[in-house]
Amino acid sequence: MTLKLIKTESETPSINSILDKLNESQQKAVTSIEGPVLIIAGAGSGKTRALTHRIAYMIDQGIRPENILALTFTNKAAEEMSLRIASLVPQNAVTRIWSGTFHSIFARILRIEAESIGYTRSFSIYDTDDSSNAIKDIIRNLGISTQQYTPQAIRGKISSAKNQMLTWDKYTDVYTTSNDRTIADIYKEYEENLKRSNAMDFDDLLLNMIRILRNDMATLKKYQERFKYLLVDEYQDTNRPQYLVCKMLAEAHKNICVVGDDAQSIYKWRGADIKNILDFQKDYDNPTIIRLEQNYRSTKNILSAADSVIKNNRKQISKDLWTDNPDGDKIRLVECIDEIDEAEFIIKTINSKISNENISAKNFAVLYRTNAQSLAFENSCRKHKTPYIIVGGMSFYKRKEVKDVYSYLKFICNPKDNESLVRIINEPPRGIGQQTLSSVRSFAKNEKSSIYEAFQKIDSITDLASRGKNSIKAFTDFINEILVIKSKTEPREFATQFIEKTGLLQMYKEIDTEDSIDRWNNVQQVLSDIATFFRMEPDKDLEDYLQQVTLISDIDEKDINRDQIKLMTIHSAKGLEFPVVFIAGLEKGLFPFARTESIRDEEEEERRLFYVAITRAMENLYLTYATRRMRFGEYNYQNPSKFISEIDPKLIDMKAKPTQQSIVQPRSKLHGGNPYRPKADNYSQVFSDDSYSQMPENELKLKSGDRVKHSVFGPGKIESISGTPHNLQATVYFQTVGRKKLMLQYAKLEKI
DNA sequence: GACCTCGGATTATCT
DNA sequence: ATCCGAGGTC
Repeated sequence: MTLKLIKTESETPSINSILDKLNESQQKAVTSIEGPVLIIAGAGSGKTRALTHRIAYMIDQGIRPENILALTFTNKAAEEMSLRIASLVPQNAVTRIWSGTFHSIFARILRIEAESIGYTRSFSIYDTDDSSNAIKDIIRNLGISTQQYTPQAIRGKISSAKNQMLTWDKYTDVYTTSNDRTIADIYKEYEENLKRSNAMDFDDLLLNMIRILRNDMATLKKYQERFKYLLVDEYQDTNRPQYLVCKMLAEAHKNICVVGDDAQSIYKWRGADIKNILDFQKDYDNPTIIRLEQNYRSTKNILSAADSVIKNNRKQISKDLWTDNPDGDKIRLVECIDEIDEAEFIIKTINSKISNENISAKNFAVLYRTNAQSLAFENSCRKHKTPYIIVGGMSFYKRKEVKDVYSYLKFICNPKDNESLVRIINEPPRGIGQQTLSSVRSFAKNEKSSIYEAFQKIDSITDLASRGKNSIKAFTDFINEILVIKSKTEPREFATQFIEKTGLLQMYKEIDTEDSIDRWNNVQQVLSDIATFFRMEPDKDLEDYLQQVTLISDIDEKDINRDQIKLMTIHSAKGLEFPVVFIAGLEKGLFPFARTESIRDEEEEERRLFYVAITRAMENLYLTYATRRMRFGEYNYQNPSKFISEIDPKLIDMKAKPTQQSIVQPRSKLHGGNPYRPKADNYSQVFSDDSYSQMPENELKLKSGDRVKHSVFGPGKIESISGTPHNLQATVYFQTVGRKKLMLQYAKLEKI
């Protein structure tokens, strides 16, 4: 090893200069190629840099690119990685490296190996919606009311069972109520349903990968030999199936390098097990352990703030993250009236920095806890003509017409795909409605076949009106015609022709409302997206394209480097950095997210999430919260997040917003018992629909958490306050009568 | 079967 | 506020 290193350094100046730019630990991370390696990498410690340089170094050492498998967790991380590898390694090598998310790499392998587990290589991947729809149908067929069991909730339970590798027949061993027995039944049906549809859901991509590797030794050996060198990013976020695949693949050569930071583990809810990183030393003999503790990203103030927050977690590996960077500005904490005011403040602040301080838009990121929060920012950006991009939001793909186009394509690739078929069969209307479809469905279920297979035997379905039969025959004729075209047309050309023939575009054109013009445009956009894909990847087929679309959620991904501000959830922001970061919505109930407060482990995960958010910032960090926020069409009044108070007060600068004259709240008031009383400011007068300043003062003297007394119900505790400013309601928990929702105007609650 | 209206439930986070 | 399903009418 050492000899090799010296030789390389003298011969290839490029590697030499690359190593020169790295600190000692990073160099060690780059050059420790053989055997198990554990890299504990603090936030901003140049982890991606070390990983990518490591790959460049490996290739320089003569390791063949196709023997390298680099796995990441999210698409964002995968993309960042590929981009940076590309700048270090010759192009012909880059494309030979296997690098991507667990799901996309596994899907790629599964296409090759599909037949050995009873799938065809054209299997569909069901996204969350497809799964929920399939489950909804199952629930209906089992005659269970959808009230008690929402499809989405069940999908979640089944998914987490799968993440724990709990099969349907073992489900009731762990979960034992009668509800759970019903869930197990649905789970079973769901699995059969997927099988019949030649489809896998997201979790199956991981589980089936395990099946393939366990299936026979030859296959396992094949992939062990192909992937002689494994790199796993964000190892703290791997769940059980992901962990097992890594273990199996690394078994032969033990060349596995994992990188992680326990403080940034934020996917426990998806089955991630922090033990995987903590137990690495048990799993692999005598690993090289490297700690990256110098932070290159953030100012001292930002790093200290992050540190003061994460200190409140009990469970963690102790780490000494330090930086040579300057102190920098204090952290700005800003109170806003509502989500509109918050968005206006943030976007206006960004705009003024863009024009006055000459910082370009791409340097700004607005981070939030939930996707729903993006709307207000989007509106403000549009209003002020600020270029923006919502990263990772599914908005485009969730549109009906877009999903329909993909369903058409998915169906034609995999005619067994029931969910796609159901979506498109009557879109545009073909006279095949619920009635017709449900008799075919039950026929198909009896035959243990897919719906489309049942279409082939349409004449044997007795309880079907001839009108329905004729419509179905017309549809199968249409599909057969399309299948012929597919076999002799290039994918790109085929997609365009096919969608043209479906009549979707025609339908939108004929309707000719503003809405349908949008839809028409969106379909066109999908078609041009397809064209772009095949221009870039001429050797791939439609299945490859659809797989990519299903596993990547953002069509604007390619625009990520444009000069525009970034709006995203904190989960999406993981692994990224920005000069100026805004963390919005720091309110109780929102962040930390409701429900999690009472559960210590979950609260710790929320805190790690806040830690991740803070450490995205390089130079400036803004924290904002709103005193009321629209939810379910009603305002909710909340106190600031407890996380704010965990930041060392010395690091915080709480000022009024630029146009506000009078609010400078001392920190002590933030979490004290004083009722908070906001004042009107220019933002609210201009942008809020109802003027907050006119709110009768006395109604806000109460807030959630207060103990109150009611003339009839006696003492109680306010759980939440909601409603419109002129019609406020409090949800109060009384010892005598339990939970009551009262109108403050009339209830005459007395504070005690 | 298509279209309408009404009522209820719904909101984490990613693949 | 908005999306979805149920139930009614044409």
